[in-house]
Order: sequence, then structure tokens, then C-alpha cells
Amino acid sequence: MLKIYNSLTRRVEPFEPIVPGKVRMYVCGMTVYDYLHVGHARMLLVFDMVARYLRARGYQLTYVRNITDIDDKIIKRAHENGESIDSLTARFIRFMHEDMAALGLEPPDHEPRATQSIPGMIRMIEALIARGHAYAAANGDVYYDVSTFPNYGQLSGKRLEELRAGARVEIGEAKDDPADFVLWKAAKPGEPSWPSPWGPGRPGWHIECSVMSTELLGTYFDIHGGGMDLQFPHHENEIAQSCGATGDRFVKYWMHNGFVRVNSEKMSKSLGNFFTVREVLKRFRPEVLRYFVLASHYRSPLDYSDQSLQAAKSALDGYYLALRGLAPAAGEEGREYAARFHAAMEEDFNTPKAFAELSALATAVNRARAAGETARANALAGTLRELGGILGLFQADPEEYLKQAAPEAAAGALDDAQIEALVARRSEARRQRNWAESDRIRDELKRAGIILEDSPQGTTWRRA
RNA sequence: GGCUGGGUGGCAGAGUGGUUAUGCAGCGGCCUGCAAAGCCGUGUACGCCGGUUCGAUUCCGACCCCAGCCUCCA
Repeated sequence: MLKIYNSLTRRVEPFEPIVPGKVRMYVCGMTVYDYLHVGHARMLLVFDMVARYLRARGYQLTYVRNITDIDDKIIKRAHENGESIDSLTARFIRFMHEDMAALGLEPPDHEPRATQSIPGMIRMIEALIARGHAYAAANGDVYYDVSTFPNYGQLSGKRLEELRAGARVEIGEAKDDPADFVLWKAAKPGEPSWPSPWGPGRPGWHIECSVMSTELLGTYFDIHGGGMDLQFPHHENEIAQSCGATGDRFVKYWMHNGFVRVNSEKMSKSLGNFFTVREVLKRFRPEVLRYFVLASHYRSPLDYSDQSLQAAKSALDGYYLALRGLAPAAGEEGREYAARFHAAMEEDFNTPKAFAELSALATAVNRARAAGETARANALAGTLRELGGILGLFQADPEEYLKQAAPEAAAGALDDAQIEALVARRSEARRQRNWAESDRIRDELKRAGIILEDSPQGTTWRRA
């Protein structure tokens, strides 16, 4: 029985889809005005894992991840660059898709863009006004009246009184209550706008997600995900909007992933302490990043550092070394590991615990191989590869994986042919029992980042 | 200040009222010409102080510390 921690109840609950066998999941995606950083990568990898696991369990999943392509930051950045909003967002959507592909993410079923759902947003705001949850202010903005929604604060555990006390009121805002939030922003000069019953303007960020999710998944769907920082106010406001407009429930399970930190601080644009996915992928292969992310529980904070990535790489190398030279075969072998792997995954996607099983399975593979039980080794390897596949891991050809260098290291390094020539020369020296020459070549290769492994079947090499 | 969630061995990171998490790194052994990889073995770890208990890292209370949210943020 799969169990999921639900932010709404702050409890781990049995997962029961609204429609048996079918799961509808919405994840708040990217605002496209800059490159993806490691924090975004974590969110994307976590929900990619969730999607893969749900599908592996046989659920028919509809996965929606939106693109926010109109918002204050986008307008500001486009203005700073002296370019149009369309050209800015088109470029960063392209970069985002490149990074996502590099990370090995399975594409969502739908990737709606905010600017393509404006009519729906206007309809939802009209519904909110009609039901008494929203009001048009004198300046042309439309606000949500939080006092009309009794459950406001349920998701984030906040109380309206406290929010009011801490709220900042910007000059020019026309809210009745400092805790009210904007649904529609009246156009300012030079800003893009759409016609609406309240005059030209553009949607607030929160209404975008309420509309994109319910348009594609229905008013009440199974899972809504996103980063911890979206819990308040973004997701709280989505609930108020969606429930207020439809009178229905909105989301059954709220999932929030923890942050990536750098030196114990949240990695974020505003702090400027972020590493882009592109930078990291110059030095580490995508699968290393995936392993790194999944090696901790999705709700825990995750400290990013070069050391941790290096450790993740060593661990991942170990799995490929176990798979190397084997022909993974299907079969019942290793079923007990698979059972424990799934049991761990069922506990709110406990990937670190699941890795403990994969690690035990890799050891079993190595043992079988060492004992000369090739058929058993192949069968166990088949199970290892299959279970890894559920997490998006171990699918590369081991030989290729082990011989491949990260782009940065590859520049100016020895190419495969050069390495193989040196390995051949060393093998000849070894045949002549010329250990001095043999060791000299091995040292030379070692300095070039090549590790050699001798065995009765010959010498193999890989990149460190 | 309010609201969330945390503090586990050198590092990363699960988990549990009494029995080995796991990984990386280290050390010893086997293997190897020597290595590497692999296998085997190896660590008086659970923030502090009280309480409950035959027994607490695990439950309860206080305290200290950390992070996140309360303003845009995955």
C-alpha cells in the first residue's frame, strides 16, 4: 500500500486515487526568465521519480507541469534586456527544455503556458466575484477577499490574524484587507495586457495555476506538487481560488519537496548562491545529479557541494561496475530485494531506503559473478537494472557510462583511441613481464584520469 | 515575533523502545606481478537536561541550535 505525506493534513496517508487506477498530478513548473538551477533540478527530478513510480505501479497517470510565461520578473528582465517578452520567454523555454532533456526527465503529458489560458482565468475571476469571494478595486486590480474563505491558512498552518499583522502593504495597492491577494493586475504603461471586464491587465500568478490545473485535470484532482516555498502563499491561494470558484474540493494530496541548500542556506536566485544545471552538467553527468537528488528523502533539505556530488558519482560508478560485462536477464532472481525496494518506495517515496536495497542487490551481483555463477549474476543484474529504471537510473550501457567523461574533463583529454593504444602497449609489456614499463604506462594514464583494471580476460579501462 | 520542519558515527543519509541501515571516505584481510575493481572483516552515532520505563537515539517536558515560510522564489 502506497503512502504519501500530505502537506494538507501533515500526516502520512494511504494513497487512494479519486478515480481508482487513475492519477492526475499537477506540478508548479518554471517561470521562464533565467536558466534552471540545481534547486529547480531537484524539484523536477523528485516529481519525475514520483511520476515514474506511479506508472511503474500501474497507475494511469496524467502529469501536468505548467510554464509561467507572464509575470513581474519576466517583464522586468525583458525590459532590462531591451527585448520583447516573447523573445525572452521563447529563449528560456528552449533552454529549459534542453536542460530537462539532459536531466533525463520524462516529459509531462501537458505543459500549459499561462498566456494561453487567459480566457479561463478571466472566467474564474468572474466566478469568484459572482460568488462574493473577490472584488474589483478602484485602481482596476481585482483582489481575493480572504475573509470569505474560512479554510484560508489550512495548508500553511497560518492564521489570518497573524498574516494581517505581518503583511506589507505596497503603495498604490487598493486592498480592503492587507491579507487579500491580487487576481488581476490592471495594466501599467509599457506592460503587456489582455482585455477583461475590469479593463486591460494581466493575471496574478496564483490564478494561473488554479486555471491551468483545473482546465486539464478537472476541479478535484489527486496530487499537486511543488517546492516547499510555494506552500504559502501560492498554494494556499490556489486552494482559496479553486474551491471558491467551483465550490468543489481542489486537491487530495499536496506534496512539497525540500530545498537545496548551499552552506546551510537556501539556494535561490535572490541570494545569488545558485549553480545552474548547465554549470553542474559540465562537471558531472546528469545521472550523477539524479542519484545525488534521490539519495536523500524528497522532503529533507539537501546540501549541495562538490564533495557530495563527488560521493554520488563514486556510488553510481559502483552500480555500473557491478553491471559491467553482464547481460542483464529477466527473471525471478532477486525478487526479495525487489519486494523490499518497493516497500521502501511505498513509504512516502523513501528513495534512500530503497537505495539500501539496490546496494545489497549490487553486492549480490558481484558475489555471484565472483563465484562464477554467470547466469545468476545476469539475472540479478536484470533485477537491479529494472529497479534502477523505476528511478531513472542504471539504463546506460555500463561500458559507455564508465568510459565517458564529463564535458569539462573531456576537453583536451586523451581520446579513446589514444587510451587504447597505451593500454595495448602496456599489455605487451605485461606479457614480457616488463613491470616497470607496465607501471609507467599505468601511472601515465592515471594522471590523465584513466583507471585500469587487469583481469584474466584482459585489461579494461574507465574514466575517473 | 508567529507558523512549519529539523538536529544521527569523518561526511552523506535511513530507521527503531532492547538485535548490522545503506553509501562515500578510512583501516585490516583475500585476490593481484604490483595495483584497480570485487569479496570478507572493521567504528562505545544518535544536540543538551530532566521524566516515563526493567531498558530511550526512539515516548513526554523544558532548553539550546539550524533551516524554511510569513515579500518574488522549485
